[in-house]
Amino acid sequence: MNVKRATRYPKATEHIEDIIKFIEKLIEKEVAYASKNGVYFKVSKFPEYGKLSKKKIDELQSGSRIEIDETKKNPLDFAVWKFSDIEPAWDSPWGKGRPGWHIECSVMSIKYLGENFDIHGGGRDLIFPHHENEIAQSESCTGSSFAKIWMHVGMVTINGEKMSKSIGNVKSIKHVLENWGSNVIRLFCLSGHYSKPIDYSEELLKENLVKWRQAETCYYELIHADAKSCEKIDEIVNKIGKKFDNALEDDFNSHLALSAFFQLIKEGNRLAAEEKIGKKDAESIRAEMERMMMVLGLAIPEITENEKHEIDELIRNRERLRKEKKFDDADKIREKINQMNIELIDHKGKTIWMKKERIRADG
RNA sequence: GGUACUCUGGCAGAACGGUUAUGCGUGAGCCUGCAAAGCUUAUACAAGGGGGUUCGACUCCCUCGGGUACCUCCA
Repeated sequence: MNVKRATRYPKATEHIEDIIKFIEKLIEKEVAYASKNGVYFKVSKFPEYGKLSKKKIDELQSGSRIEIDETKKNPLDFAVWKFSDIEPAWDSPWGKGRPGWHIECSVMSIKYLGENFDIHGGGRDLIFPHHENEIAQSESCTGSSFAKIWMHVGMVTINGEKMSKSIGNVKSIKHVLENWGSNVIRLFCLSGHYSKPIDYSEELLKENLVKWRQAETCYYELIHADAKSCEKIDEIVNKIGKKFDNALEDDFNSHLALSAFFQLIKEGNRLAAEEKIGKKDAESIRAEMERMMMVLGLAIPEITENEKHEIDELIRNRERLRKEKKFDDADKIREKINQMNIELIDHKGKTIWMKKERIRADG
């Protein structure tokens, strides 16, 4: 998917000791207590509880419908350590068991990012209780504020419903990736704001494939550009680039950024169609285009020198045949080239080619 | 039931209180040996309903309604 690796991939199971230390600290501060079933965090000791999800403590209590665990002092209290003999389980000063669901996130993020860090991400559905509880236990433990900014992403839905295993409407990434490729998926995901839900549909994927083809076309048009006349392109490129940056800086307005990206592509294709683009201009557009693609995680498929030579050779043959009006033979060559996933673009005086990403669903 | 988010033209999706978003789609044209791709151009009553505030509201307030998500130990 062209996703960059993170610096670290910590695992909860490798941090049991840290977790235990963290809990000890909580108990020391008397914000957590051990009971029959586990160690619990005392929500009443954290007055700001509910600040993230904008819930009120008293409303929560009245809304609780699930059976109450009598061993807790307050129904809202949540586990930081849960007793269990079933493996996997670890020994702790309070008894054998395993960490509560929220604790390892607090422990590991504080360990690697510090007591206060900038951005905490996660799905919208985790705001409550998970993130709320993370805040409570972390801030209680460190005494300082946890994440500065919370970025919550919207769910992927299908037919307006959340994709979930229980409904059985899941499309695996592998499946979609094999059918559509990473670029199309990325365009699709970026077409909406990250915080809003996005509805999966083949039609939308298809729409984004069309757009991706435009980008590919533009890219190769620029590579092959060699017209003489020039327009003042730098100014336009800069303007679009700025629009792109501004959009992203404004809370990742990716759709707006994409519209700038496609504006650039349109510009490139337009000039190419009018054969008004010189090498130098093409370079400056291409540089900006590549910059944007890097930011967006898009990538034009690579092409080898060998492939290039082969294609050039085939095109030369085809040109000859076309001049001789042997169109049937020329079309055969075109067909052959197409099978290599190369598409020919006939211009007035010349034929150029572009490599297309292979998209299985594009049948 | 509670809370949050959301409701924009056929579809997707932006925007400062006052200007055409943009893209896809669709129609027409250009280019081409034919295609494909690309380009040009045209196309939308747009604002969930109803009230208000305002000289003016998609943008602010109220209200009603629809949708989605979450509502305590599975990570």
